[in-house]
Amino acid sequence: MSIDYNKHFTTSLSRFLNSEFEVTVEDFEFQTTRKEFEGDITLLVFPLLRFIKTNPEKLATAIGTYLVDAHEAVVDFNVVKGFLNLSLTDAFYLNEFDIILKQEDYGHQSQAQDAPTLMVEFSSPNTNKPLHLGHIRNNVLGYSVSKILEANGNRVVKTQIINDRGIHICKSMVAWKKFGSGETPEHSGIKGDQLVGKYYVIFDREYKKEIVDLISKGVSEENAKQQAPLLLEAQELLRLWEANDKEVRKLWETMNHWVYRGFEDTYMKLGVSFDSYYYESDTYLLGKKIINKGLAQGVFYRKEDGSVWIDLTEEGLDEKLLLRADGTSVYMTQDLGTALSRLEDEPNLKGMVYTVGNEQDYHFKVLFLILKKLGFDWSDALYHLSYGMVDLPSGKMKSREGTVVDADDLIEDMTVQAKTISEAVGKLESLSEKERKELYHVIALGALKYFILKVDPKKSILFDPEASIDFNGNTGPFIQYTHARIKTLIRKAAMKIGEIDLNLKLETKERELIKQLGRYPEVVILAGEQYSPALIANYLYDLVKSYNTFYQNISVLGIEDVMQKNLRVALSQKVAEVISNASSLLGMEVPEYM
RNA sequence: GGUCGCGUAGCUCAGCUGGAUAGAGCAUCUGCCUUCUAAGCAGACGGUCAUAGGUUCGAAUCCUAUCGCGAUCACCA
Repeated sequence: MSIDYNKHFTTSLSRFLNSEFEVTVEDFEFQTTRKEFEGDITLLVFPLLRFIKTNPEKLATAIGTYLVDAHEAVVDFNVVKGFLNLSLTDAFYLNEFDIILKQEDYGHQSQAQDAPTLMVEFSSPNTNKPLHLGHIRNNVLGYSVSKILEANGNRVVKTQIINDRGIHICKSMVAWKKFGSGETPEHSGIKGDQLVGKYYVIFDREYKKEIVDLISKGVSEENAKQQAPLLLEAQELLRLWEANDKEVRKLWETMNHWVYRGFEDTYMKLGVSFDSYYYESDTYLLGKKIINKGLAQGVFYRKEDGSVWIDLTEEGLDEKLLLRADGTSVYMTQDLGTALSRLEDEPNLKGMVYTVGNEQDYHFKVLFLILKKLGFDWSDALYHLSYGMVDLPSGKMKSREGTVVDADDLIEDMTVQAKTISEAVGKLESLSEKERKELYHVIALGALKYFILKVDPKKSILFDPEASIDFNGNTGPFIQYTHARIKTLIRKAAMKIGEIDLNLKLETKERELIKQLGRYPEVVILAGEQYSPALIANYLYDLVKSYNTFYQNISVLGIEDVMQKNLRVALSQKVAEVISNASSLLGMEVPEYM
């Protein structure tokens, strides 16, 4: 439902039903009338039959007759089965539009100091290889959800936990030491994350060679995998790292910093940013405090070997290890600790959103359950923003098999594509070289982000590198294009928008646009409740489609009547504003020219 | 095997938490640039909503079972 029709009709409807049928109803179900039928809104009378035993058509007719008589906004009605279709006056919609026009920002950009704080975690990469398309989905999703939550009146802290420690980075370190001959990003001009990723791949290649070699010498495959000298070396590095070996730490730090520089570069190109960072090397020992607390509360228990567990079998889950017998922590312990330290950092923390792929559904189910059992009252406000994988036509992306779509490459490809198309269309002669370059980037990212965000987060996405991402139809550039077109129109109109004349006659398409515009605030709320940028994207598409129909069929600048023109320019202006606002919630920029 | 998720047009996806004859884009075909930007608009073609039951005035939507695909069930993160 768009405009709040309940607000307008409930009182008189209740009064009517009360006097005629002696029943009280406080909520009526309205929906927009389908376009095959006459009318603007439809009242469903079926739900009323529970209270009033009568024929639905009779009841609908009675209500319709009453409303036409009693309400000046209702001009006509027709009844199809239990559907009461009401036709409303132009004045009603003009008045609604007048209200919409006077709302500066729909009231949801307010960032009060005492607004509830939410942390949204996303990206959270490993530091041994560059970002790929899967990370792009994660980043774009997390960033968009942050914006949507902000639009709903929350203070949002965008954060990530960087997986900077572990055997994976040690593998890159070993390979770099052995085969790198001192190569650095500065010398070779390779981006830091790409460079470290290169050595990770080299490690894998050389490791496999060693295995083959060992097997040819009669070692069993299983043993070969475990005894390959390179792996042993990597494990030794990890041990030294944990023992705080100075030299190992130094190399580790150097290589990680190469990676961070590379990541920052990619984030900047992607247009995402963070407010805080957590590093696993800092947090991996956290969680012991929680363990003690849980043991004291009797939520956890200790086995004979000293390891600590929680029994979740009553909840239909398994027993879960929380602390190894040697006292070291596991993934879950870390996450518990991180959650706690975030609460310390943000005393007003009201909730956390974890943007993590759906292969970790179980992990988060357990994590949230444990926090709840430990008695944290904010644990109900934890949300796992679980999303599906990005698949290729050939199947899953696998970094070891080289079938990943590299984030930097993809952005670059998209930009080239945007340039090619723009040049073919040839409307940008008036722009400078610099402006054009920026525009190609904006279009490329619009295409990419919209492509990802328009689908429901929990569904997996199919990306076909051959077909690439479209620039026509239900796409980001389609939306950007419409925005640019409106902006040009308004520039040409060169007029100040005045008061709306409430006595105008509305074209169907104008009326349609007003209804669409009225829906926006509700869509933002829903998107926030459901953590779903897809709802914004789909709304945007519908709005833009409606506008294009309007634009192609109705002249804005050609109309002579001044008030009529005023209305059409105002409508265009408002649509552009909503497009811009909604796009920003997707992290998508909309250009002035295109 | 247990648990979770998904299955809608040839392909990619919507479907407003149960409403009317299930909608878009891509692809294919037909029209529309001497009038506000054709990355657009108007139209045609395309469906057993995986299958079978159930709930009710009414089911793509809720329940059950079956089939298919995926994830997960680590002292990895």
